[in-house]
Amino acid sequence: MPASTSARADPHHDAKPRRRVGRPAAAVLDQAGITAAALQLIGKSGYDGFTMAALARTLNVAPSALYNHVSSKRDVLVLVQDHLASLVDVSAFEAEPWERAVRAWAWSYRDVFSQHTPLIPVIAVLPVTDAPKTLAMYEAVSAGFSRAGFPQGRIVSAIVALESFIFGSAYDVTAPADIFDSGSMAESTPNFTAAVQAQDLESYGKPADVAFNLGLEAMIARFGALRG
Amino acid sequence: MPASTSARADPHHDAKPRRRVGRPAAAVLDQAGITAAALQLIGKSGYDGFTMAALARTLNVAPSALYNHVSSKRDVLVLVQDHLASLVDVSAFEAEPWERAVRAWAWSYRDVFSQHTPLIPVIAVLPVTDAPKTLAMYEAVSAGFSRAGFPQGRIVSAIVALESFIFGSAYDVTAPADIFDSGSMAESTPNFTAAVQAQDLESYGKPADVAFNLGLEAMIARFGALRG
DNA sequence: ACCACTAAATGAATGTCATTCATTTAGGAT
DNA sequence: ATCCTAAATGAATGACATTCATTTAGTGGT
Repeated sequence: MPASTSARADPHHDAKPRRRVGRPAAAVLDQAGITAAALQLIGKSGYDGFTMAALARTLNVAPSALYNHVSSKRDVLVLVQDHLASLVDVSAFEAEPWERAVRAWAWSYRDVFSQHTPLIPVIAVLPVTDAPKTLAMYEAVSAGFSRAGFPQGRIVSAIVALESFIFGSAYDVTAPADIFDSGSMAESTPNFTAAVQAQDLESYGKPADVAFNLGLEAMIARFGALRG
Repeated sequence: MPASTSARADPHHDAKPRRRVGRPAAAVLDQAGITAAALQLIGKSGYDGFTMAALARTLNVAPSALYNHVSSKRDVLVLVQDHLASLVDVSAFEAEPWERAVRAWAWSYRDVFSQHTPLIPVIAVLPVTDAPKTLAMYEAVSAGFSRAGFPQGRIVSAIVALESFIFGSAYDVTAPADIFDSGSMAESTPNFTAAVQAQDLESYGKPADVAFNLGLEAMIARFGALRG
């Protein structure tokens, strides 16, 4: 058998980075493609499996090629986070009364980011300038608050308070079910242990949802009273 | 000059790991010491400078020695987080009415962890069994809720809601002041831009504090109404 | 006293990453 | 034609966390 001239040495998986050195005729990468691939990779492998090398592999590219389009891994995370912001449903602010709109937005926001909690530390300190779709979300929400007669000077504070609650609650969704099981220390924490048991008996739905509902309705009720 | 027999070769800094191989007469490390050193290191160098090697250096020990007492870096973070929980002020639950107690606890809790936001992802999914001091905090808080006539089945949900809000708000404290500066995109986001400006004019105190106060008072007011 | 066991150190790998750099190539502008 | 810049490759680099073999010191049992 003659050594094959065109076959790859390792026919294990297809789509290996078979591209010769130098600038290709048409660009392979751009930020949109990187974002989409990152999102898909995160969906398949989670944030643990999300490495620059793995991302490059799914794009059929050398890792270093990514750095022609983003300046760091954090940059990729910012792109992903901004894309996710566009998945948050703000449509209710144009069609429904304020209370219902806030409720729909908040649940949607929490649901989107509960699948992406590793992004929360990134979002929380990210200037809105770097995240246009996130900024668009804020615009839709503040327009809704404004239209509902919310006092101008408190709109941002109210949104920040809601958002803080949403981010914190997103973590809860991912927490293990038995996180409050006090185990062998139950005797030394009678009040807490009793409260945990009472909750298990009395509440319907997932605990994270019950808590989110409780806090959200509290904020909606009080904030609603601020409207002129 | 004879070659000195006891002087170290490199007199650059003192306290290098000059200890001969093998088990020392008295143990050098324990979890309490590791926790204290970690806390001090984090205070000095932040979470970026917090590496196992750096921690070992401050303890005058080889990095691998740490693994005789903790099983991972995450383990160290759990120890630190649990220590911080003991710094949260729950004393008001024994001396003050419910509303004031919740208020004092929540502000204290936020202030402690706003300096340690990288721990939040760790805490949020940590079983209480692994964090005895955190469990003690929950016990004090739920005892306070119980004593105040809060319905048993909702105590945990209420605490979780408050805690979620607290964690999210802890991030806000660390956010840059101009995080909401929409910059060149201001024209396309008139409502949000106006709201940001109105806030700057009208509100006193740090924005993060104003937002935290707003959300916290909303929860206290509504939750207070649940008491029997 | 002796011996086996376990605990607690050291120091030398290991392997995984993100990131950088030199090099190569393509296409557009002067 | 020539130059410049953009976009690839592939080969370092440098941090890290973590593991392993080895050494030494007490301890409990015989």
